[in-house]
Amino acid sequence: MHTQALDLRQRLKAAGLRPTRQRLHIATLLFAKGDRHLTAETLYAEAKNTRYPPSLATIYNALRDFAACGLVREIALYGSRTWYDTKTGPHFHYYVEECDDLFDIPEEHIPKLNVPIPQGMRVAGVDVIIRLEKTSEEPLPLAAE
Amino acid sequence: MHTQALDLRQRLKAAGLRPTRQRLHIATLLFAKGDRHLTAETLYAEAKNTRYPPSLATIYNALRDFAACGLVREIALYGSRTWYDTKTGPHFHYYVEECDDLFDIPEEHIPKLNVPIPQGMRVAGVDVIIRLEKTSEEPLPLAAE
DNA sequence: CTGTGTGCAAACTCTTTGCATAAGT
DNA sequence: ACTTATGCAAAGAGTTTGCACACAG
Repeated sequence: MHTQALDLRQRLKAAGLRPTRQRLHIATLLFAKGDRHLTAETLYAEAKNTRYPPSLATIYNALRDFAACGLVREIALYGSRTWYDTKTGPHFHYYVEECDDLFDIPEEHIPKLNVPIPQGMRVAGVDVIIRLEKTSEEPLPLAAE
Repeated sequence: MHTQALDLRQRLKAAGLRPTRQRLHIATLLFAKGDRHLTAETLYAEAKNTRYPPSLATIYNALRDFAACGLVREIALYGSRTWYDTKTGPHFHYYVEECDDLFDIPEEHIPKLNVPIPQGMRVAGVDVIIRLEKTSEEPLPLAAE
């Protein structure tokens, strides 16, 4: 745990955020499982299972601060909840409304967008959401249930 | 006004929505000015200047219903407000956070996205947002102010 | 007439904030 | 010590809903 904890401490410092107990805890939850998409509530639910769960407000604040520093990335999406992505590089998403599921478009299929940029502006980010719908009910793998 | 009013009545009917006084009023505001991007509050502000403004709740409900019927299109965006677009065909957007401004990417520059669609799914919609930032303050056209 | 839509206000969801306390440097 | 973050609860924005009344078919 130690090298990772140190690493997170460094990352927070480098981003200009004081590496507090709670922020380290939150960062650990965030980054321990590889790339993920989550909302504040999702993360709070996870944190609740740990020994010293941070408050919900602290999770909201931490995610906002992390996003402002580029440690995570906010995702443009329909609806009222804010989604965050621990993968910050350029990549796009599928979104399945029915299951409120968000997942990456595979790296090799990231389209190259080639649009003109208006005078005096620069691109701060690009979001692509492909909204999906199930065409039919799943062919239930197991009969019953 | 009459042919247009009749047209709207037909469009609502065709969409399966009862063409009530308020919905017709709202549809008129929506579609009278060509393609636009707006939120419920924007539209409510406009409606307030008219003789019989619908209530805010009715505007929210109408926009939600219109979107469900494909008369307008919901836009995926950061933040908590829902934006609607009266242009329903495929096209993408620039978004300038600083001025909360949303505008179309010109038709001829709409990129063709060519990504694989997972088994048993179909594309319900595609949203592309190019988030822009000003690189510098505007070179004020007129000296003073 | 019958059922759906409207208006209002209250409820709800998601997120931020104020203030006293705790913790980082 | 000094400053910034935390926790809680309360406020805030945006949106939806319950209920009585109005209106379209």
